[in-house]
Amino acid sequence: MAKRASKSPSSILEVATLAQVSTATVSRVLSGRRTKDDDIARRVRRAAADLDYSVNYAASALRSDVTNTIGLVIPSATDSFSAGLLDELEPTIDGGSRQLLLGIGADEAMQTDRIDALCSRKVDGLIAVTSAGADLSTVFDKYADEIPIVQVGGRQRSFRTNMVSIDENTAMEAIIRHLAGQGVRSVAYLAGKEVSFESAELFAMFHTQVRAAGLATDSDWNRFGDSTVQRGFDCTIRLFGERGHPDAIVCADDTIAFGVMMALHALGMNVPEDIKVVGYNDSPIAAASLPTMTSVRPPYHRIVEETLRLIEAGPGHPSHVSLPPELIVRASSTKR
Amino acid sequence: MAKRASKSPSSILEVATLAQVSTATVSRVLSGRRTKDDDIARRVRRAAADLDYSVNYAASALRSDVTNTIGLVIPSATDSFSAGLLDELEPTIDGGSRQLLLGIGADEAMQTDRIDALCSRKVDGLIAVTSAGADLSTVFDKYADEIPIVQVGGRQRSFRTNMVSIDENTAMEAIIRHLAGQGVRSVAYLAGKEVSFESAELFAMFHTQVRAAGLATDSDWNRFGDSTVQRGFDCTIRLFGERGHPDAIVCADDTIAFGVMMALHALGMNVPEDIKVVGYNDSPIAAASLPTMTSVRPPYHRIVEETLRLIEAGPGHPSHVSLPPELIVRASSTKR
DNA sequence: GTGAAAGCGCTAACAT
DNA sequence: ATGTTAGCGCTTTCAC
Repeated sequence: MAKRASKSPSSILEVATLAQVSTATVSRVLSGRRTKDDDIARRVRRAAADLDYSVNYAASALRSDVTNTIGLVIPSATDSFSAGLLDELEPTIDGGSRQLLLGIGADEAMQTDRIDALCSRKVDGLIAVTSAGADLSTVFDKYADEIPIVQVGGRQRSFRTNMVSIDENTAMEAIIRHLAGQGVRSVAYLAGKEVSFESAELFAMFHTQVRAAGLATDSDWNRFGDSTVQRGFDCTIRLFGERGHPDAIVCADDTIAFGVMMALHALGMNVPEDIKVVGYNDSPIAAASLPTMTSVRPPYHRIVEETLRLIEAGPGHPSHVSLPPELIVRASSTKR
Repeated sequence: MAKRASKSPSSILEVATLAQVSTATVSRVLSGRRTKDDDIARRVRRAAADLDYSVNYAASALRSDVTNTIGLVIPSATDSFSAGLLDELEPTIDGGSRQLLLGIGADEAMQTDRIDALCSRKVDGLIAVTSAGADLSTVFDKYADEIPIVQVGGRQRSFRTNMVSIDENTAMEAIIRHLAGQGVRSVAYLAGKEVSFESAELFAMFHTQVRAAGLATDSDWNRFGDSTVQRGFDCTIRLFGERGHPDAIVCADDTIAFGVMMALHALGMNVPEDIKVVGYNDSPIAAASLPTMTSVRPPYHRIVEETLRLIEAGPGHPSHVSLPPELIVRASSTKR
């Protein structure tokens, strides 16, 4: 590349000259490492503003080993959780002078690759949303005592990194309690993928909460499967071919719930009058469905808050934070 | 922050020592600025691999003014176009040694702020998806001759920057031609927001294409409005209270088309047998609806290709590329 | 084609 | 508290 075409940006030396102080003082004032707000400080700030000065991050990073960047790795931008997190995270990070470096990796190999790339850039902190089934403990451990790492959601694999996750148990409790409050007596659960540990765990929580609330369920109603519209549709059609049916269907994902609602419509059942439906993840289709769908929303704001707190804390003090999600009550589960 | 806890990463000097050459040669070999692949080159690469060496980007950037980063500004990660672009862009950029710096700004002020931040980081190129109604020409012009800037989609405001956009006319032509091929004789159009220039333009294209294909339409059928499910639903209900109805409904957005399909279902009409429906944007709901929805998909791959090509070209040669989108034909518009 | 050496802009260490 | 100075790791002249 040719040298910057127009005027090169002003350097700290020019600011120092204009403010009649040393470059060290300018650095100290502008980075807030100097306490007082006296005449000198004002002169420096004034000069910096006049010259439209902004630090050269490359030089700053080279000297101080602080890059003012945070790395984020996600499985895909179209993943609704990652997108929600991103929208909440970016403004919070960028409020200061930090910037977000993004890496996208659909599987374990790609995610590992991206984490290597981000760490070789010496990001000040790394946030990772692991893709389904990926085990990043090896690469996490590799950098764990150099930079703070926070895994958001998923299953914890490395015990040398921080973890911010969603308290699914509280979510399930909120769902069941809400349904009981709406007069529901019996409830079915359409779980996620059979092989997944998380699905099994959620399924167990469902049973616990149903029992605790004094509701009924039936093992024939509850099935594992893919998180697709088709699967929700098929399961529902099958459900209504059997002897009895529940007052409510709880689904492990909004897409399943969506298929459920389409099937109920086809069967001539009204939601929520005849049967109530609850989804999970609060994806865009939850608000776009007809009727609008009750769903569980990850507490993005608190997730970001905790994640950044753990990054400030620096490497070496791994801790685990579990946050209760928010139940977004909409038309599909409300008695009228 | 304390000095790196563990072993500090190896420097170019160590590589040079091990390979028994000067640091200059190492730099040249590793950056590909040296032609031959002789013994020296091999020795250097070998030494670099052995020491697990990777360049210090801060030092490299400080010296050469090349940061190996690309800045991207989008209105929101939950915007389906931005997410689709991101998923296609990241692997392409990251294939080399470049990294993606992301900025999110919902409105003109925020986007301007993010662009300033990215440019003060001296990104090697800037890609922007402007939020609806935002005019970024001022900030674009400010940096236009320092770094290459590419605006993706939206309305062109600055004539000093590159533009990669979607050829909506071709899209409309493809839709109408497809419908005509499915035996459709008359067609309605549910347009986007009334105030928008883009909506008006698309509406005009619709009329042109309908006429060219020898199809019929009716001014009472065609309405402007919000891109929401409710709006599609309401417009459809109203449509069928009138004297005649079309064989097909084309919508300016998938969410509108979705509402249309729900209304048709409620009216006892079958899609696609009785009436065909086409959406726009190929958002997740298009593939998730029942029947699956024919929609228009932005050509992400080509968009990224052209965008990066324009960035390689450097600043100062603004050009405009218009790319034909892809019509994704699904069940909602296919005769059976 | 290769090596020696300068220096990018900044901050940390040290001296005052 | 402020100034002086060295040097972070790299790329790029410049000389050979």
